[in-house]
Amino acid sequence: MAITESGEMYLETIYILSQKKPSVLSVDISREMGYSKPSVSRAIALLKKQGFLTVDPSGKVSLTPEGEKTAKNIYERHKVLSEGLMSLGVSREAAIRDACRVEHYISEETFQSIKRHLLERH
Amino acid sequence: MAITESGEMYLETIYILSQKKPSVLSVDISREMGYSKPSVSRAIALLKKQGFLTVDPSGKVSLTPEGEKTAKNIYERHKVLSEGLMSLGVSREAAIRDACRVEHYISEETFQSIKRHLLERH
DNA sequence: CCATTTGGTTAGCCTATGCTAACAAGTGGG
DNA sequence: CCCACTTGTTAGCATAGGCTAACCAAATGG
Repeated sequence: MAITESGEMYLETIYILSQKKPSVLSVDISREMGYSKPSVSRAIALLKKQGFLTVDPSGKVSLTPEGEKTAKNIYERHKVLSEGLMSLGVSREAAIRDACRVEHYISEETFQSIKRHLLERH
Repeated sequence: MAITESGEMYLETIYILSQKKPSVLSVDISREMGYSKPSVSRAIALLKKQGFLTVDPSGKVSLTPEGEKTAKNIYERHKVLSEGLMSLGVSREAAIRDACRVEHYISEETFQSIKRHLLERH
C-alpha cells in the first residue's frame, strides 16, 4: 500500500520530534498533532506494518531508513514551499498552512522546478 | 457542509463541460471524470442539496450562481497554476496533474500571491 | 412491436481516517 | 499497599467517497 497524505504527516511529525528530543512516544505524536491516542496508535501500527518505522518495547518510535527518507523529503518540501510562499509575500500562517497541504500533492518534477526557480531569484 | 475537494472537482468538470455542450447530463460527468454512474449520481445529489447546482426533469445539470462562482474560481486556479508550472519548465502532464490537486488546497491569499508573481515575471 | 440501449437510482461493500468509551499495564506518592 | 496517573490498545461509531450489482424507465430501432 502506498503512503497517504496522513501517513506522510505522521512521518514528518515523528522526524521533527526526533530532532528535538531523544525518544519519541506515541503520546508525543498525539499531543503534537492534536489527534487522539487511538488515532495515533492505529496510524503507527499501519506505518509499522508498511515498514516506515519501528517501535521498541519501551514504546519508543523510530523511523526506518525508508521512513526517514520519506520524512526528510516531505520536510524539505515543507520548508522550501513555505519559505517560497513567504518570499512572495504570503503571511507566515497562510504559507505554513498551505505548504502543509501542498507538500503531499506535487510531483518530484514540479517540486524541483519550484525549488530551482526560487533559488534563481537571488 | 463545506465543499470538499471532490465536490470542487465535480463543479469544475460541470463548468468545463457546460462550455463545450449545450446540456450536461450526469452520464457526461461520469465519462469525463472516469467515475461510475452511481458515484456521480450520489455526488450530484449532494451538490444539489448543498445548493451548488440544479437538475431539471430531463436530467440536465446546471450550476447555481453559487456553484458557478465556486467552479470559476477553481478553474481559474487550475489555469494559473498549470500555466505557471509549465512556465517554470514542468511538463504539461505533470503541471496539469499537480495543478488539479493543488488548486483545492491553497488559500486565496496564497493563490493571489502566486498569480501576482507570475504576472510580474513578464 | 418488442428488444436493446441509455440514463439514472438504490442498496450495499470497501478503505481511509478522524472520534469516544472502556480497559490493561506500569509507575509512583501518601 | 493502594489509588491515581500515564501510556497504549481494542472496540466500535461516523464521514467521505470510490466501487459493483441490480433495478427501473424512457428512447431507439430492426
